[in-house]
Amino acid sequence: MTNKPIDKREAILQASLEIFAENGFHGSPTSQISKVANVGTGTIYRYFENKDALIDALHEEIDGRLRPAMSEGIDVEAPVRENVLRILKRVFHFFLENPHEFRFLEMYYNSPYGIAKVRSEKETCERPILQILRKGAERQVVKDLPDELLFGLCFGPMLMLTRDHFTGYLELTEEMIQAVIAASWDSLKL
Amino acid sequence: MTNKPIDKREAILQASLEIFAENGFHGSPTSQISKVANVGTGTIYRYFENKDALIDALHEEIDGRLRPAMSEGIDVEAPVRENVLRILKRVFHFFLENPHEFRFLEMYYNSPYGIAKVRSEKETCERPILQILRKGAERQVVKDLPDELLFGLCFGPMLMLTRDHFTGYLELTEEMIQAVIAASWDSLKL
DNA sequence: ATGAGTGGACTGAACGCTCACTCCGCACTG
DNA sequence: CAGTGCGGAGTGAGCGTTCAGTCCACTCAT
Repeated sequence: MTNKPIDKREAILQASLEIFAENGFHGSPTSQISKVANVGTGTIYRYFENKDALIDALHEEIDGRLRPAMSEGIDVEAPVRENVLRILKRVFHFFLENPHEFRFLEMYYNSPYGIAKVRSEKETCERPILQILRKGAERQVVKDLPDELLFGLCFGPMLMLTRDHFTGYLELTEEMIQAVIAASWDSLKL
Repeated sequence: MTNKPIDKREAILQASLEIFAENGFHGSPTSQISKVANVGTGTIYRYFENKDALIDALHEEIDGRLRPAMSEGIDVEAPVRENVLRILKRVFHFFLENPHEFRFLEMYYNSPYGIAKVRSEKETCERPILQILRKGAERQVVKDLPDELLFGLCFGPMLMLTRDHFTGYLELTEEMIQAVIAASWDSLKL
């Protein structure tokens, strides 16, 4: 409840994100969500079929904000290395500036909801980062490995360190972020 | 319930691991655990103060098996690179051969239980991998970065890809594992 | 301009259900 | 037959979900 939400649906999504990120799906009763959103408990069910649908809608909404944040600023003509570094930096900062979104996505993809989602979709393949990496492999700048491996090498360290950052295990500085990005590129390049 | 457990405590731990890994902490009622363990519901509370204590004990038990599996076979005199590759390979295989343990640990460290644990302990610092990496940094073989970053670079891709493997997003082969380990080393080395 | 009438968005107490946990009688051992 | 370890029906707290009732913006007859 940081600023006045325009409509109730928005208020519910905003409150949910906050509470889910801090207490997990099962630690966030609808009663609490409705209280934070300043609506009646029943109102949640006017906008979402049930709690699961609310969670899915929230995922959809966050994903819709993350995707453009990633791809924005890519230059198709620029060298592969430059594009990879740029995307990594963008995603890193998106998550560091949006802790709730990060925690939510982590929880989502670790729960039955997200696992089912990933299994059914597989549409992750069209993510721009993979097109860039594939181009790098063709040009013999990047290791010629399966898409999924390149993806893991690229984002694995970032995701792990971002999590550690939010759990308080370490405190990331701009310098450290740069070092991680550079090192991740070292693991990708031929 | 694969083989006859010696005592009830063991049976409960074994059943818990199986059910937690497959259904998550909240999807695993004590009634189901007791059924799989072939004990009464009340018996669980003879061995563990409550469900949280059971989860913590299970974590303790798994951690106790993972640690030696990691450090076993390290040669203090061997080159840094060789030791790092060896540890990575060991951990990779430990998780691939113990899916339940992997899923459990992932869930544990993503839940309030594990986060509190990590925050309070910090004893991860004495893990052998870090001593090896530190030695590598001194000898100018490995990048001179904070321990936590080296740790993230080393294990981030492995953890992410292992998860993807178990969720069915990809199927890891021995060849792919080797490639990931080699690439991870590239990100660590100077 | 006014006020009675109306529809539907909203509310939150109540419902039914699930779950962690308890407790007392039972069975087995020595 | 005493004592110890165990079982599982029972308990109550807390959850997601519902629905009867409230409220208010708007219409329209007067």
